[in-house]
Amino acid sequence: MIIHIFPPMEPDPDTFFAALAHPLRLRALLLLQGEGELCVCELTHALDVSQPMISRHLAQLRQAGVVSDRRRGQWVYYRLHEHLPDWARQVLAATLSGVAGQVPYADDSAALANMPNRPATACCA
Amino acid sequence: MIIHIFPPMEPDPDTFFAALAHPLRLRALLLLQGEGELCVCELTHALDVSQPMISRHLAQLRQAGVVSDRRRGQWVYYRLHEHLPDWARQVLAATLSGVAGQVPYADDSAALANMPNRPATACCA
DNA sequence: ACAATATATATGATCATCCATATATTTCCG
DNA sequence: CGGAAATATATGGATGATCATATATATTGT
Repeated sequence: MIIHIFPPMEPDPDTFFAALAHPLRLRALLLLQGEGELCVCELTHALDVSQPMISRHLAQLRQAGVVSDRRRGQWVYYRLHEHLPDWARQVLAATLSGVAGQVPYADDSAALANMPNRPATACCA
Repeated sequence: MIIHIFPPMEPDPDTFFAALAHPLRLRALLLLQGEGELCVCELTHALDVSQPMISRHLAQLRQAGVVSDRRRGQWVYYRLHEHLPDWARQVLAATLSGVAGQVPYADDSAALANMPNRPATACCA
């Protein structure tokens, strides 16, 4: 009898690239790659989409094993998954360094930086 | 008046990752990354799919600007597009080095190596 | 004519989005 | 303290769009 507590499954290449293949998900992942950790409301603001919409795509990324989440009071923070294989991290790093200055990625970072009432992460995590 | 002869358009990140997001296209691209140049019949054999199917996916990759083709007599050879940006090449290189030993990618390379009557590319290109 | 490759069409499957709603957590106030 | 309101996040269902495959047909080169 095999008990699956929780396989820390890392995504296979198909799953990983399917996760990157949506414009909104790619924008979110490149933000996470640059910022480390962001909550849903920050992503909603930076990407300028409805909260249910980003929540759905984050759920897809979570199910794909690309991101992990942690609850901190009323906020849920997302980050790149700890078990993401090295080649996948290299893919994201190469992409970010290649396109960081272009639209819409640069604007996303700017919108995040300009967000008012941003929940503090650095001070009390 | 703007004349578009043929913009050597390089794929934007969305287009590029959408191209990688299909299992068959990813397998084909990783083969091309490793082999340099392959004709349709070689890809058909290595990936074990019907010719119309691989042809259709190659057409998508061509339209996306990820591969280019050249006709050589009765064969059409595909390769990674010359104008593919550097970050995109890094993405493919990182992926290949990360997954080359796994299924189905290792089997694809083996099937290609075992292909009989393979049209010569090195000698007469 | 034959072999290699490409495209057109049809069909079943999957996906993205929207709206409404559900759950969880904190704050405010009596 | 206790309960309602507010904020943050997640999900279910419906719908329209897109995609993958198969079959058939066309085109190109020897």
